[in-house]
Amino acid sequence: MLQSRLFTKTRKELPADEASKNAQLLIRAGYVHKEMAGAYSFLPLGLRVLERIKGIVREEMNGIGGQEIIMTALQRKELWERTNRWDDKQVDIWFKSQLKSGGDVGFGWSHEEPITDMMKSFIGSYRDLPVYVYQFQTKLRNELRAKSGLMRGREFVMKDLYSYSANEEEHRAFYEAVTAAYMRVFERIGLGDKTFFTFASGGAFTEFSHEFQTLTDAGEDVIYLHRGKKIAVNKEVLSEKVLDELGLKQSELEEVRAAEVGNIFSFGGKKSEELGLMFRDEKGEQKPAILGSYGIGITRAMGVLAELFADERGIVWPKEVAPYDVHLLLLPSDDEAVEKEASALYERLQNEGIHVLYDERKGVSAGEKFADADLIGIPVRAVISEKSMKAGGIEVKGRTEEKAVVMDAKKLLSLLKK
RNA sequence: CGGGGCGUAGUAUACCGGUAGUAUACCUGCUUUGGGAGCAGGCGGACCGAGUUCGAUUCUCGGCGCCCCGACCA
Repeated sequence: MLQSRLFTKTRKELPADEASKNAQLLIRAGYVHKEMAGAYSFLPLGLRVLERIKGIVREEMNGIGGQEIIMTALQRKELWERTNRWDDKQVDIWFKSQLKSGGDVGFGWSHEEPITDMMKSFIGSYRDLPVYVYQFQTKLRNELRAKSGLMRGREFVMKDLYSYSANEEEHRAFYEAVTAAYMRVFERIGLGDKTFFTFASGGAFTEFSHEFQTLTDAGEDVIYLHRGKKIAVNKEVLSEKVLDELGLKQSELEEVRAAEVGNIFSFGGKKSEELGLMFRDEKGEQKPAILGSYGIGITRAMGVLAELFADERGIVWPKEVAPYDVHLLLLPSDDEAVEKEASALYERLQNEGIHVLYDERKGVSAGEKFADADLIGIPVRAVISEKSMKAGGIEVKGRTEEKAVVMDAKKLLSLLKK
């Protein structure tokens, strides 16, 4: 991508209407645009990060047998009435509207009800089970108070996966497979070290649930962490009974703030019964499918990444989610050979399948290009200038490194392909 | 929803009961060119409504919006 064609601009000033670090950085660097409180548009750079996170999640979901779909955002009142979740007294974050032709519609804040209803069209026998379906969806939640930038929005992207199993064993096996896949996801996007499997409340509709909590002061949860065992207990459910069951001692636990980046629930057969998702087992008996529901907050994960991976100069994206592999900077020069060299390298890297943001902007000082590169936070910076050419190559520097190393294109390529 | 703070140019800010200054961004020209360059010129602004007042961007009330703390977070 030629940076001169990138319509977004970086900003020096902090936005006055944002206090959270993630929103400040992402706005200053041109990743997102705030539309209103709790609603952010994703700009070209931001979209690339989002798509990379989604790509990793997609691979892991497909890897455990998930099939991707997209449900509608519009939802029928009737389905949610059947499970007693339409009433604002039960669920207070509904966005609702009326059809011109009459009747109410809801905007999806979750999709258990419609997807379970839909699956009735496809599940009738134990032979049809298990089924694992997932989607990346924009969820709409009428939060009383949106806050912390991308961390708690009224509109956000979530990956939600639903499992339909014939019996508890089958369900439990998949639940564990999801747990492992989720840890791989967080590992791959760079949050592995700081993300912990956490015991939590299932709320009003499920008995138990687990969360994936990433340690950050920007999070809104307090968890009690056992670092040795790499597990935690959400403050919500902390009790002697729970600790006993988990074999944990209060004295070994650390109280820390964390952000919930993922959660997994077991609904049992209750929701299937309420919505009529029944199947015949081997003996011809009618049974409700066992439902599991598994979420990853895609946009929230992006916010957490910006919170965690940044320094005083800007963002420091983990390699796997960075919008580009390398930021190529052409510094100002009167010598045409310098630009030729840089453009040739740009072509060459692209031909090798490397994703390059090429800052070939004219009339932009070296200092400004450096500052922009630091703010945008692409992991590797490659500089071509009169000076680098005299030194015999390209000045290459990792985002967090202080000093650049001069190397030739071949070496740069092998470094980027690692 | 309770409490607190704040709405001035694209952005960030200042002052003021007598129509607003600065920085940055943007446009023009010249000079610069390795860590957000310099000079000169230019464009551009008081959230909405009501009230008080000779006069309101400024004071009062209401609305709307944004941020923070708390509550909530299936």
